[in-house]
Amino acid sequence: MSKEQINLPKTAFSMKANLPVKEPDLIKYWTNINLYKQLRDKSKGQKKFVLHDGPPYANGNIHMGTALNKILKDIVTKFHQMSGQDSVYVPGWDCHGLPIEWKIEEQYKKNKKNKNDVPVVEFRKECREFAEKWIEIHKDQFQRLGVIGDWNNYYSTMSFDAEAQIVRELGKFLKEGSLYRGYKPVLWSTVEKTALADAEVEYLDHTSDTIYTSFPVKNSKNKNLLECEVIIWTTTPWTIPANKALAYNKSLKYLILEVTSESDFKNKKLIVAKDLLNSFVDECKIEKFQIISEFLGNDFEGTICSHPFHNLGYDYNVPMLEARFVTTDQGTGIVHCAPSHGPDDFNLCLNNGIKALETVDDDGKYTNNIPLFEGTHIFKANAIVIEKLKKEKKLVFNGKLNHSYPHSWRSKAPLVHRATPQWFISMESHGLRDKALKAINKTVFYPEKGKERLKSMIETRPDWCVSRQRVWGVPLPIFMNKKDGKVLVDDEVFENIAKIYEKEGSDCWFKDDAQKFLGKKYKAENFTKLSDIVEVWFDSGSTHSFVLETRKDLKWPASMYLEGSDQHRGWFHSSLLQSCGTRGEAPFETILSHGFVVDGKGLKMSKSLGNVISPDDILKKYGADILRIWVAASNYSEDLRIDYTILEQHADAYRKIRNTFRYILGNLRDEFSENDFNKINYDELCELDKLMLHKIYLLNNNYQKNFKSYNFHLLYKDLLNFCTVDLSSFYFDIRKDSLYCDDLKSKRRKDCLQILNVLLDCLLKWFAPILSFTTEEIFKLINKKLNESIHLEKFVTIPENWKNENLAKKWREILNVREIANSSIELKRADKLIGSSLEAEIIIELNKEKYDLLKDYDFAEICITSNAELKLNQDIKANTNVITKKAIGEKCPICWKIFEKKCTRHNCGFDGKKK
RNA sequence: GGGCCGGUAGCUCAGUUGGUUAGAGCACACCCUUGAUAAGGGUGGGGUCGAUAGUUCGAGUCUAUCUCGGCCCA
Repeated sequence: MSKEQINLPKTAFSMKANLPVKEPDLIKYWTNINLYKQLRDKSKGQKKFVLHDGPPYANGNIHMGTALNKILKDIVTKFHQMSGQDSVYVPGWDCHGLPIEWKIEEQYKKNKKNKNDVPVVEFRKECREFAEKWIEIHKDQFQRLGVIGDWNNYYSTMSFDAEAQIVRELGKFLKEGSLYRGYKPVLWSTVEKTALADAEVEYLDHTSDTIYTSFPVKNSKNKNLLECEVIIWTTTPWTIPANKALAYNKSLKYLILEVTSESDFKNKKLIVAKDLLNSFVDECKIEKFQIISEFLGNDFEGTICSHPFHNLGYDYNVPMLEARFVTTDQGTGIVHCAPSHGPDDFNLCLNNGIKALETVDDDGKYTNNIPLFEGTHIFKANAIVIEKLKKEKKLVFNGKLNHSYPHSWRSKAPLVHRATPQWFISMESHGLRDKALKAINKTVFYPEKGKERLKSMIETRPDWCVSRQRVWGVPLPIFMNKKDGKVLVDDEVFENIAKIYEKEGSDCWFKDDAQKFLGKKYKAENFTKLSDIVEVWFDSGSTHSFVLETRKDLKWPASMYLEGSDQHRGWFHSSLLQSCGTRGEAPFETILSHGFVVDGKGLKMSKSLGNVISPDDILKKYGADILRIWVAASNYSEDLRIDYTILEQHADAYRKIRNTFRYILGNLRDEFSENDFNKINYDELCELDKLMLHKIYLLNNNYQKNFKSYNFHLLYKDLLNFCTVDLSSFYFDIRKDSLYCDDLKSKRRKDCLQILNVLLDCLLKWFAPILSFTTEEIFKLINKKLNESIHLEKFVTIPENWKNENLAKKWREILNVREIANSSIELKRADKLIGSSLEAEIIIELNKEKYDLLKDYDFAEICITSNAELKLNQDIKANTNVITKKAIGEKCPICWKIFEKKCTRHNCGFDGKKK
């Protein structure tokens, strides 16, 4: 018999995907048909869904984390678009900041160029060009992932309008009064008279003066501590005049010891950590002493000391504060804190309401905030401090220490931490913390745990330092009155600056005369123009104002911010504060945060471990759709594992999905006819087809539910299981017989084709947000119209009447019989009695209840056997029993069933008895 | 070091308010098929739920400690 008598599937849809080759062509297609514009035109007037892009830094190739983020954004955007909204995605880039400055300086180093010889504007131009270059590269890399967005009209934090708006936003804080001038320690070179960034610091050996000095306890809840002196150790004696507090560790053990040998401290009681007692008495040469008592750091709570220079006018309180950074590595277990001269000191003091002061000027000389020492250079002060301590009988010991110490990479001069004037946004003065916390409560978080995370950070964070002493950024638009040091707050001036930036960018701040910005109202000679720039988190925290508010195609607040969980301290945080400070509300309605990409074992990717996989590796080997499956299938609320075995697994799943489509397309001969689901004559369908419609109904319900809660991994698993379990191994397997062997006019076959049409329609749309490329490939195959795209389609609506629980319940029984039959067939197969299930005939014994329920079903069709007989048998143990026999007769050359007499199908008129 | 989050078959994930022998798909093994064919079908093996201790009649689920990992901070 020839194969022409049967209807075998035929399709142009290849089994082999070849995604790395095909996908770039589809991207070109989307560009050519201007898909983004079509999407906007088509959904004009629909409710907007705005996923506001958190701008990646325009520097370096993308990694797995970026790819994950962009794909997730694209999936979310496409879901909302297909559910009937105008889902707008405008990508953006973060451009200012230190990393780019470094890159340019590195190039200078290579070319033996000195940054200081280059005009600021020239330097900034190079930074701008560097960022521009990376934006172009990123654009290609992101589009390669299948991300649809407004790539031609992206936003960047360095565009002129962005720079202008950032000035306006800062103006709001200045006007309100919550932006204030304070002090914060930075690494400072007194030789170059400049602040240095971490990357500009070299650690070299340096010999420092060391001192052990005492702070007498002035007051304490713990009576034992009265009359004692707390001992500290430091390698920077010159910071003692700037001391404001002492730090202890609440979980360390401390001792009170009484010195009995001859010295300034004879008969005095000293306090040091128990673990450091030996090193302390050895180094300080305390020969005789007695231990009075031992206590836990906790007992320091509320203790106040007096300054060793108390009698010289330093008569303020020195509180003891609890700090985790206090260890027993060195010193005495109590650390002297000068908030103006150390980051730990600064943070601890700030959290306890002690602000840093300007203690040292640009040249390294004490200011008038430091009594007795004003005008003295700090590097000459150690000897004076030591002498005065000795005189005050507060010096236990002084010595030298050779240790690694920060130096300037240029001048090699030792650096100091020095409090410099900085600009802060107050968390309290205008209720910013409160507003932010309230806004968090109104925000919906996916996953929910993000809410607590952000909240606890906002609750405890100190004031926001928004100034930086760098050049690649938006200049702080601040003028200070030379007479009284007051900040100029005038809307007209801010607006004037903004208008100028809109026209020519912010470079002019560094080269043009101050009068240009002040306008006619003020005289430049009366004001000092600041040269600080704005911290980059303020830039990106302001994107909502220069992107969401400004663009007509967007809306404020955004429907969603979607970033990695590190952004709770980053962009979610800064955007929230910026927006609450200026608008009193969050710039987002929902926040979706995702975990980090780790290797197959759950370890973070690093060059040294050699477990790094780049998106490019995956695109070359598998294609973007496999990467997109990985994103969809992973639970993003935790860390996402990836390695080649995991990808291989997803590639296998992809093949299964692809073959599901191929089966449908082949049987439809690539002829898709769009159905109006409501016009399908449901009542005329057989139960098997109705069951499939019921399953489609259920799946669609779950799909909608999981999409609305952003549980993509559950949604994807449902789809994959549907393809594998319900289609491939069940419906498709059973219906092969009808599709291949039934007359083309047969109702059963035509109904099946209708179901296949429905399935193709549903599956294409369900999968489109995830398998953006493959669904488009299929859509182009079956859709003859030009310039169309699956991504312009909407999700299917499933008629309510497809739901049929009674039918499903009955078919659960049928499937149960099918399973038992399969087990029975398998036994005979193992005995080599039969091969294919069509070589079997089965006898199904049922109890009364089951028999009555199932007696009218054709189990030969359902179990794909040549014959099936139902028998009532009340004596069987279980309610169902299946007996498998080898079917007797001849195999019909067309339908391959075995008949004793005659194949009953009219187009298969084979008399089994004839040869 | 601190805060937060997490650890269920080789892999990706389910597992309701604590309640039968802990589930699914993939992968694996064996078999069948050769009319979805670098495809398709069937059957089967596989988990002391990170560890320990506790609460309870009963713990993957609750509590404590530890351990491993991640993010943030220091």
